[in-house]
Amino acid sequence: MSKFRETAMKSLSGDGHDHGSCVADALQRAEAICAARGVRLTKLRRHVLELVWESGHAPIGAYDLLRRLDKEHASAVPPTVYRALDFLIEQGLVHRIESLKAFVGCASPQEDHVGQFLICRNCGTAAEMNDARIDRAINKVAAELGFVADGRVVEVRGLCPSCRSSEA
Amino acid sequence: MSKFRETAMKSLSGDGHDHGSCVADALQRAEAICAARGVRLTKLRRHVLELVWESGHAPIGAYDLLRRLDKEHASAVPPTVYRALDFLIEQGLVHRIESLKAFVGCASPQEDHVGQFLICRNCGTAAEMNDARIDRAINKVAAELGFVADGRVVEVRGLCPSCRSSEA
DNA sequence: ATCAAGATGTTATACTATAACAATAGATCG
DNA sequence: CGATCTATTGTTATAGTATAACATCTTGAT
Repeated sequence: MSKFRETAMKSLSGDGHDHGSCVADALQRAEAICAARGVRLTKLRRHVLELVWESGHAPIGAYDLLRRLDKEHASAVPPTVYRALDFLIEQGLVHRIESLKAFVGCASPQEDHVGQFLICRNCGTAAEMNDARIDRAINKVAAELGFVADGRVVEVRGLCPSCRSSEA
Repeated sequence: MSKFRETAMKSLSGDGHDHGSCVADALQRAEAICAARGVRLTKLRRHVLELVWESGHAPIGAYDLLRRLDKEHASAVPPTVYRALDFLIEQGLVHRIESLKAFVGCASPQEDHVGQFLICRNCGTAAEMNDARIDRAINKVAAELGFVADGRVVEVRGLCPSCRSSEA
């Protein structure tokens, strides 16, 4: 498996990883993190997180989540899903991909990280880089301009290894 | 003036630059670029570009542009401004700031660049970095993962020098 | 059991963006 | 010059994203 897929998956439906356990792992990690922090991963929030992960490793829109959610949750409306997403983002369990208006599960919610993504324009998979070199380069340039950075959006669009080979 | 402001302005209302001529310069450059390319910077497109620049160096939303536009353009509706913005973005004269859903004039429309921004969360000013070191760092990490990058969104939120000193 | 805080339900609406087709204006060629 | 073709703009309608505001319910603490 390519490093890209590994990075996207960190454990690993598409090209062969056991996405079921991938989802299960993410949920278990989330449980642990929320328990440790004394915040409540309620049934609803857990369900939304599960749906985010079940999208594969491709970001999913809030209204897509909503359509899937209300199959088992009749009262679901936009604020239902947005509130859950707000919580999940605040806890670092989910990231919003600005350039896609969509949400994706965080690959490493315990680590300090800033959300740097490689997004394949063919298959939609988003891999989280969180590479310190990129962060350092950004901080350096910002510092040269006297700017104090406290939030970053790094989203790179392109072709992932497997889509590249199947296209060529 | 700080390097940040200089970078934001490149010629140079807020802390002293002649924003009028800043706008005028941008429009003149745009005229020249469009003429050279054989594309039409129509009255409408030019007006939208002017409004973008008149926002200072802070990104402005499409509907804000619309409200300003229809003071002198009675028939303006959303598609009017979105189409003009599409053209301007395509020509590299305007960038969309994904994290703000807003648009800003490009500081250096002739140069090859990719749109890296420092955005002050206090005053809203966006400075375009376009620093090759950041780009190289991103390409390097992407390459290590076998990913071919063809589009980048780099938006850094924080405090610009002058807002930092007036806050502290 | 009561109470306070947090979480969810509910309704309505704001904001962002585009589809689809009609009308008009500019360029090009005979 | 006028026909014609294409790009641009006009117009109407609607899709898609996100939040405000207030009501109700659940949970956990005392």
